[in-house]
Amino acid sequence: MSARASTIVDDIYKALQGRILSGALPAGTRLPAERELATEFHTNRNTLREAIRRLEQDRMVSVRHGQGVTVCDFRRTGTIDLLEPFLANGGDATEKMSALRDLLSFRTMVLESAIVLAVDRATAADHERLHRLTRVLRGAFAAQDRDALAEGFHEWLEALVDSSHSLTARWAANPYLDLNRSFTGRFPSLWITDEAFPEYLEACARAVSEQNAEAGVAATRAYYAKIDGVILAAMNAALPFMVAQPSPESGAES
Amino acid sequence: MSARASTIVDDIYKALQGRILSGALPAGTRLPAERELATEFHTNRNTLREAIRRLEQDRMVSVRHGQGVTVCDFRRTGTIDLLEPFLANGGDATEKMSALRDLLSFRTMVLESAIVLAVDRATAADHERLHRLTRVLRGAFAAQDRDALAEGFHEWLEALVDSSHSLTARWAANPYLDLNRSFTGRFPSLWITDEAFPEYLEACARAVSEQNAEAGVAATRAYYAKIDGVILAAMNAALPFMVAQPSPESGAES
DNA sequence: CTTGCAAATTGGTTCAACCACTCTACATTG
DNA sequence: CAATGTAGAGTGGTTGAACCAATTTGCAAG
Repeated sequence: MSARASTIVDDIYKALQGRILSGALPAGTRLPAERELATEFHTNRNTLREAIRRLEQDRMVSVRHGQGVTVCDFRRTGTIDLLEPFLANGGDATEKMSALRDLLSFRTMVLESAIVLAVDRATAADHERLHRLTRVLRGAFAAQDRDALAEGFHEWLEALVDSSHSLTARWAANPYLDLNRSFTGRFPSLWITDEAFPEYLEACARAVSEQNAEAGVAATRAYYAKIDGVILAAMNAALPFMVAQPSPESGAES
Repeated sequence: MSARASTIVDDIYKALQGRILSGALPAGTRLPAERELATEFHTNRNTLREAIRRLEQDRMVSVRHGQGVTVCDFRRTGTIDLLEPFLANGGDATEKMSALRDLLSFRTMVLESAIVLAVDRATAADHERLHRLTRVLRGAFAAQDRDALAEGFHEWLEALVDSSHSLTARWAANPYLDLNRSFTGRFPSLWITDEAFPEYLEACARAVSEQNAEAGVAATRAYYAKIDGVILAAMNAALPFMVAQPSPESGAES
């Protein structure tokens, strides 16, 4: 279903992204000319350009006709999408943990907003879907089935966001849902560490059905206040292993 | 300073984006082959590919080797960055206004979060910067200088987000700051419609200095609760004029 | 009807050349 | 000598053609 073959563009993109996020290419640095970089990465200009344009769309570099490619200050210009690669490539562990801590609180806030909207707008079909997924997750939790929990929780979050019937909520939540999916893929055990998990899902689904926004927000806030400490501790231990392996074409041999 | 020359890639990107956002190319539609599209847009494959890859990075299309380019369901896969082009190209006015209404509440929430963090982490230099910008904006408000208000308010928001000393807050806020900048550029008069504006800035800067998170959040919530109605009314009137002019290479003549 | 292979279709990559924008250095001019 | 204009070098922007590789399609063999 997934398992996209990694392309040359992808490799170059990640290599350059890593150099920038790690600080090897600080803000303001001017990259070598496209022709030079293409040679360095053993490829041609068109392929290299695609990687550069991707960095440009991420606002990690700024490209100007006749003037070259300049590294941007990603700490100022980035978006949430940079968080995962930053955790993998960033330099200072303290900075990474701090970013992660704040991320968890933003994630909670976005979910709370989705709940508030869902309480008002969810349909009977949404209620049914949320409760069905909650039951499925209860079963997976009882069976300690990590894969089913990871996949099921993602579907549950999707259902919650869908219930808000809000384009904005969906679009605001997507970066956080992606991060959730990425993390559950790497550390599936995190989602069964706390016995409060099924209770939280139940309370949340019930709050939406009963149109009780305060209960849903309170349950969400309470659950994540409890679980985020566990997540941070696990991440603190896992961060050293999140380092992406360097691309084979790191251009060091010529 | 800005006024980037529009490139061919940019034109094609916007043309295809418009077709997708307007519903002319619904989700699941398969785009013509790259060679065909290049002909249609009177360009070559490499240039056209750059536009396609940009759409792919926006998750508006999905590209698979040997299989072609498929239009994604942007309502499900998009991010906040799509909101501005969606408002310009989207089909249903009701849906656009609804997205805009929710956007305003998410924007308020992100600002509240930034304030809460800033209250804990702002330095003396941050306090000074916020108060200085507040004074400048007071002057611009008194003079009814729309350009100075627009630019100054953006700087003020930047200062607030910087005061949070949080990578995550900065990255979470950036899409909303961009939207703010875009809208103030189009409708500068919106920011001087309410006399409460200078008071709000003052209250917010003071709350940060005095480490009174509740006061900052309350002021923000109150101000935007008051002003968002005005903004929505103005946008409702302006939406018909936000339609982007169609690209000259819309490929209708062959 | 099922299976397997070959052709057609499509995106992925490469190459070589030329166009257009920006900066720099130097010559010109006052 | 200072200001100015201009030519060149260096950079990204665009082009067209060719070939590689993944996928689908459809025909042929069993």
